[in-house]
Amino acid sequence: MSNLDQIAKLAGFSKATVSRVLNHSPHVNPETRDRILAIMKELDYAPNGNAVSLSKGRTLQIGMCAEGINEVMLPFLNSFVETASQNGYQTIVYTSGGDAKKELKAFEDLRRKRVDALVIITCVNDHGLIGSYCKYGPIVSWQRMRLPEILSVAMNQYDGYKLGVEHVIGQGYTRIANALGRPSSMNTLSRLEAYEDIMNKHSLAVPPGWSRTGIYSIRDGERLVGELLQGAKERPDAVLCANDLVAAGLLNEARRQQVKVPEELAIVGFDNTELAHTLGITSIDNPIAAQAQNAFYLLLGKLNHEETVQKKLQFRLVKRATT
Amino acid sequence: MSNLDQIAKLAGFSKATVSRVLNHSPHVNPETRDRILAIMKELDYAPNGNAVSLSKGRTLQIGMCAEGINEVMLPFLNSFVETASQNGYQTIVYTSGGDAKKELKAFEDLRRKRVDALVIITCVNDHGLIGSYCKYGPIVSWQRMRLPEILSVAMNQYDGYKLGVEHVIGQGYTRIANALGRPSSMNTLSRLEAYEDIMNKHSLAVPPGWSRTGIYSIRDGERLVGELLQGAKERPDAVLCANDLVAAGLLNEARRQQVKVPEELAIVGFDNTELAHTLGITSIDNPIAAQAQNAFYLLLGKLNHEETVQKKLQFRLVKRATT
DNA sequence: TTGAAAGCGTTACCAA
DNA sequence: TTGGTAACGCTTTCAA
Repeated sequence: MSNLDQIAKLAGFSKATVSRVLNHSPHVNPETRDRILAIMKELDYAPNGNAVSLSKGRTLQIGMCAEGINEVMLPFLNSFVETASQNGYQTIVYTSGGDAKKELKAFEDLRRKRVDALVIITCVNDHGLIGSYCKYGPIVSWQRMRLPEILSVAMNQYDGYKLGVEHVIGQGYTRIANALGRPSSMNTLSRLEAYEDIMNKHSLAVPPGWSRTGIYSIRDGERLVGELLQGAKERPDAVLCANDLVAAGLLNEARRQQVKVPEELAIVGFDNTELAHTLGITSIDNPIAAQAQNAFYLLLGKLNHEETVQKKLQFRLVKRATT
Repeated sequence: MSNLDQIAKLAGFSKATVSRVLNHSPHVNPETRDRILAIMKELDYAPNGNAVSLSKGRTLQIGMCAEGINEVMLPFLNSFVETASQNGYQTIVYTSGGDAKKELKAFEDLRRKRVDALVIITCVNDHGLIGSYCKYGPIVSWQRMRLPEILSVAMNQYDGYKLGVEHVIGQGYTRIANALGRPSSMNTLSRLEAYEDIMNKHSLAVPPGWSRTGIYSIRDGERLVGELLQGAKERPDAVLCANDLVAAGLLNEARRQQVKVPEELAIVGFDNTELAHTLGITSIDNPIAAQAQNAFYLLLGKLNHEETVQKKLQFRLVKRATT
């Protein structure tokens, strides 16, 4: 492997000049440039990325922290990676599997300057601890955080959930249950708040057993059918789901058990993923890819000490066959 | 931010000794170590990752190259990231959106020593060009390549597809069509070969119009229904799909058009993803997560100049409601 | 337009 | 067990 020194010697110029060529400095004689470029090509030269990063003090790498990547996050990941790449940044994926210690690797890598910034999709560590890493570099989050230092690009779920609750009520359903995600996450709290507000507004009952939390996956959705529809008497006639995966599981298992959807049970998903489209599930459209872009540009702005204008985004309900 | 020099000065030792503490060298006096560790803690010291990488000549980063991440690749990505992380490696995701120039970024980063190795999920560049990057570091591929230098951890699709064809024939279907992926990929060729071999063995007809290629997504699958079932007379009674997404689209649209599955049309997916399970699609189980592990350990072996033992893997057909 | 030299923050070899 | 010092490969002043 050749390096700057060799190129410089062979070309008969100094390392400084070679470096200028590399960085497209205008203060280089065109002939000099050509000569140096020719020698670079001849020696199959490529600048060492680590040396550049060390010298410049920036890696052009951004870490992405998540428990694990699932279908719901996929548009976020793809959109973020794509946007970052367009701006010269690479994305490093850190998954923790829910292990707090492993998750800290991402934050430690920010501290060690392996990455210039961090985007959190989900995180399991204490928010206070996470916040203490803000001094090492910009951090933004998709998951909403309880920290003023860490901005979230997620939208206030209150508005989205409200759309869902009002929709099923408008369709004539009255016994509305919730399949929610992480028990004490802000998303869950906002959704619950929206639910209770709208239900109260319509003077509808809010039985405590009808708001389940900790429900994330297709399997969870499947299991839910048994749990929710147990009591033959007072059972819900509509379920709002944490995401489309849950809705898909619920729909599938309900059909298996001969529960008619949407006649006996309405199902509303969240995020409006491809899955919802395929299965014909009514879902609340969550502009995830756009949120990922917002996340990247927020980070880029902080890295470059510029103001960032966030794209304004909106929820939208897409009615399909399950309501 | 503090650095080695400051720690050394404050502790009253040399940089060399501080470095030894950092790297858990046994040749350090316990008292010295404690003193140095205490000062590190006090100054909130963390070694600079770039400096370490530059000095060691290794980044402990592996690049992952793909057009874009979809549901089918998800288990591969998650498993690879997880396995890499367990071994101290980070994963950088490079997506190209099918743009050959952008895809080269991943390979250029191998050349620039930003990553120590590369795993290809899919790649669109000419295989010859890709092969020329092998001299810069280990490369393995999921997608099978036409290059002896780049090993593939994918399994020979012949065996898997054969399972599918034999299964539908065993179920009594005789007019069997294919929805295949990338036209000239080795996967597609192997599958076609298996298809033709088994069909011939059973003396079944192989109409040319029944082997479509370039079919990848849910939408593609949906579109396929119209195309395949057009001719009211000689239409297929079974379709083997490129993956579960296609199968899902096909199933969904078939039902919409009142085509009875599996009575009038059998559908077989590929990969046996969660989606196949949810929708009850018969699918060929492809141990993707295990292939990702094989990929990582293959790379690790090459990086450490050790022999690697690959896990032996097998396809398996999972019968569900679509056949 | 060019060059010399001092960083950037480690590691690793050779002595002591 | 410790220290001195030369790598690692590039960028960035400051002068010329």
